[in-house]
Amino acid sequence: MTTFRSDFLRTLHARGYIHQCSDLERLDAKAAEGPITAYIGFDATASSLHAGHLLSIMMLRTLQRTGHKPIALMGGGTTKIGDPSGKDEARRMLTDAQIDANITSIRKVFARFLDFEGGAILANNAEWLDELKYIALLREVGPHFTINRMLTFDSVKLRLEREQPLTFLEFNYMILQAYDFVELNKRYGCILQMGGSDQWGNIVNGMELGRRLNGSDLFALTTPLLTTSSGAKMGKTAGGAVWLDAELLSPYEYWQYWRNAGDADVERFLKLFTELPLDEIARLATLKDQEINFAKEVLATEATALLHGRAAAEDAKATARTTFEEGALAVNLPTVKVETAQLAAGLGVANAFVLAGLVASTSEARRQIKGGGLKVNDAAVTDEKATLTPAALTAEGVIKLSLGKKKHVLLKPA
RNA sequence: GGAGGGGUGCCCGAGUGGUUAAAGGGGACGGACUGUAAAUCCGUUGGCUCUGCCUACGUUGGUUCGAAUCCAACCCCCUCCA
Repeated sequence: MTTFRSDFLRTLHARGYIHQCSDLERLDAKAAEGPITAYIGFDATASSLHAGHLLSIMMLRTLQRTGHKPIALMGGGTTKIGDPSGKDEARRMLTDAQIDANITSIRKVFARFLDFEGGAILANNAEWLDELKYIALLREVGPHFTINRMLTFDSVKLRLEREQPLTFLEFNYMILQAYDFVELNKRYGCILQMGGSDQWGNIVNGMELGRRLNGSDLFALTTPLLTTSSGAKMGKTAGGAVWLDAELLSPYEYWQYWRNAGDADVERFLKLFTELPLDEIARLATLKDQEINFAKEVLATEATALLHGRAAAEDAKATARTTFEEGALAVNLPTVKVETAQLAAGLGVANAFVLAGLVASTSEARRQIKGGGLKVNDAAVTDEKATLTPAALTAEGVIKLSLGKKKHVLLKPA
């Protein structure tokens, strides 16, 4: 089936978001008839979402833009359990306070992508999960799950096959996630749960629980598990995760992440992570060799604009241009402050790079110096004992530290 | 509760008394080549006040000139039996 009546599914399909759906045809019919409500659940295990979540977020955004109602469900309750999917070990337990803090922080990201004034909903499953009575839950939900079946789900099966322990705590995760779907259906008339393909089993459980409990007609829709063409999971990079929070990853660094996409990923990423019209993407996709760099720039700028705003995206682009194309010093590069006194006294190069956050330790700095990986004001550091003094300040009043060709930080006396 | 197997660096995994900060692989980072790509090749991959010192092979103690390697107790995991 390739022709859709609803804008929603037509868009998702055309841009490559759809992996599996429980019933595309009927879902399409529903979405064509009128607004539907759909949700995606997000863990609250870290203080920010990262690029790996972006696909889901974009899907909710598309949902709203095509006239429907998105619910971003924060897993305030389920995070206390820990999803065993795809992991060999149980997550460490987070305290309630940590989870709450994470949720508060994550909420800000959603505000960038969804219009809460315009009907989008931010829910937290702690609202209902925290209140559950054990016996009551067992009696209501328990009869609808057979252990036989639960053991066949990948999240469980893989653990057992690999002879890794699966605790009873984690074993309950799928039940609670299923319960969420039913609860959201009851509260908001939500009929569709979306998520990554690894969530398929969990989502289907929710559908079935809804049908058995209330005869609800629910749907499941998953996105492909996104990896880069080189096989790495999305959202990981040198320094760690590609955070969607400017405090953790500056707009410039975020821009760089997209700018460094592999050739083979550009078209796919443009479709998934920007809102450029498909014909324009098709045009960009014909660019080859050096010219494809232009497409990467567009990708980076558009993706950054969605998250951090157009102005920040343009700034990032300008900074990248002066840095990489002109080889000049761009004042907007990430900046770290040094105490004037410290600089006046002479700051060891190794320590300076640690301070700038470019290397993790002075030992690593020393190693990088041996390998020719560190530069001060674009000149390779050759003496690991060298010190930086105010004499190293450029006309702009900063010292430019570089690790490799791509990572630059300005040291600024303050 | 009984019998056996196992816990090693970011991950996997070798090592069963000394030259072991610990083979090999993966990943990651850096260099060369390029297009801020991919592939390939090379190097690096515990920390520090770095020709030396400190910390490290589940935990704690012991044997020894010397232990990841031997002994004891404890903790955790797996398999079989009860």
